[in-house]
Amino acid sequence: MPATKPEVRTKRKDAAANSERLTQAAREVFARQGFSATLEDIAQHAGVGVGTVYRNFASKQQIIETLYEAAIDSALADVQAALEIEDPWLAIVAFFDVTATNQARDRGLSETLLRHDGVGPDEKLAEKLIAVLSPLFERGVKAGVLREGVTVTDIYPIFTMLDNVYRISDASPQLWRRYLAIVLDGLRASERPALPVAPMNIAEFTAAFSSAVLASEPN
Amino acid sequence: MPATKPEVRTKRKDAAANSERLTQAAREVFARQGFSATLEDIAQHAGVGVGTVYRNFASKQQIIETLYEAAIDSALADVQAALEIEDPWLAIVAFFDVTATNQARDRGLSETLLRHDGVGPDEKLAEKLIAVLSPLFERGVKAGVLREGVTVTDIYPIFTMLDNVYRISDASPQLWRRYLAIVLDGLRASERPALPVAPMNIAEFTAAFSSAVLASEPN
DNA sequence: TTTTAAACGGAATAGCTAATTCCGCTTAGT
DNA sequence: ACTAAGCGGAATTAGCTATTCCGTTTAAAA
Repeated sequence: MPATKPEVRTKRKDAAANSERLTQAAREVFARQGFSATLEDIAQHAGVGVGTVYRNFASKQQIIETLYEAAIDSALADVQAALEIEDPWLAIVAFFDVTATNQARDRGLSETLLRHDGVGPDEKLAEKLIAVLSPLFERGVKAGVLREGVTVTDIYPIFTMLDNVYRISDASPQLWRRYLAIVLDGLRASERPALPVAPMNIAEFTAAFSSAVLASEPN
Repeated sequence: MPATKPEVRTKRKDAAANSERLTQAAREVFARQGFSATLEDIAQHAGVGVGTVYRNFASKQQIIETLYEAAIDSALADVQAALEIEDPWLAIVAFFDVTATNQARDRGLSETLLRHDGVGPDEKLAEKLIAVLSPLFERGVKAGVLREGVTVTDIYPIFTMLDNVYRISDASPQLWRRYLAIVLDGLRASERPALPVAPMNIAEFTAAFSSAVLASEPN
């Protein structure tokens, strides 16, 4: 029995398909429910049993790491794009807009970046963000479009605030834009445009306040 | 043995003292840690065993209800006071300020009013708030101090946003004031005062972003 | 077709956290 | 001293979900 020709049995194609499905299912489920989602949820969404999850990933943690390392890179690329905008104010708006959009779309992403429970991203990323974004903010202040005193570090509290709004946007998926607009206006040095998106109506307010679970579309 | 003179053995005074302590401990612990705090935590804070907690309260849920029914009433009273301010803008500022202050001081209170998990306050309260606060907002818009389009229902998303900031205010307990100021400016129709409170410095940002657990004083 | 190991489903297990119960020991009050 | 109210805190429940296991199914090689 020569050890030379390894005779690698080709991977069964149903298995390959399941693997695909699972990755996609994980993406979708984490995006919608965040990391509190169960592996059972993911398996179900993929139409397989939990056992199959473990034939493709070592653990829940590993799925998350794999998925969100890529997601963070992708998000950073979007930020880079915004930074290339010339107009100081528009660049800032674009930065907040694209970042908030990504986080609103993917709850796993915002948990990855904003969790308050001691499992956040490492300091490398924090430093990188500071380095990349400082110029944006400093330029904004210098150009007189950003209010005096606003700094890069304001982004953490601001995105933290927005994070909570994505979650109550069941009724109106874009509701967060209204509050982002309000915050941006509070950061800006001058004029005042109209608010985008309508506020909640009384029924929506009551439902949200009373924590009624509103029906919500996949997106 | 006549059933007339009930001969009520007076409550042991150490027991009475413990009862006091427990209530106070529960107040403090829930205020600082929210409802995820353990009965063990509370017992410890009061310097007694868990058993004693159950000799004073039927369940954790009951402690919460008892405590926060009163807390809500108290908070509403503060709101009423703000509503009596004549200046339309100052009244609005006072409303947000006093409410945020209360919620920042007591995490249990903000959880009671803002939880996203289907256990929120009942609709009665929502309706009451709408009724009481609508005039405040309508007057603000009419007086030209509140931006066109702002309505009562905006309070829910706004306090929801602020809620997340209280939690990252370990470094600087008043940090949330900075973001409340930004939001208020975004709501206002005109001028722009300086921002209160300094933003995070780089170290604080990095620590917060990386979820490092910062040491924090009781208040 | 038959054969066989890769894959599978999903029940069972393992771990963890925290509420609630229990009971032998203490101690205030008589 | 006596005694029942009180107490501490270990033990018990319970809920929840990650992870493991194993008998069964099935793609694909023979």
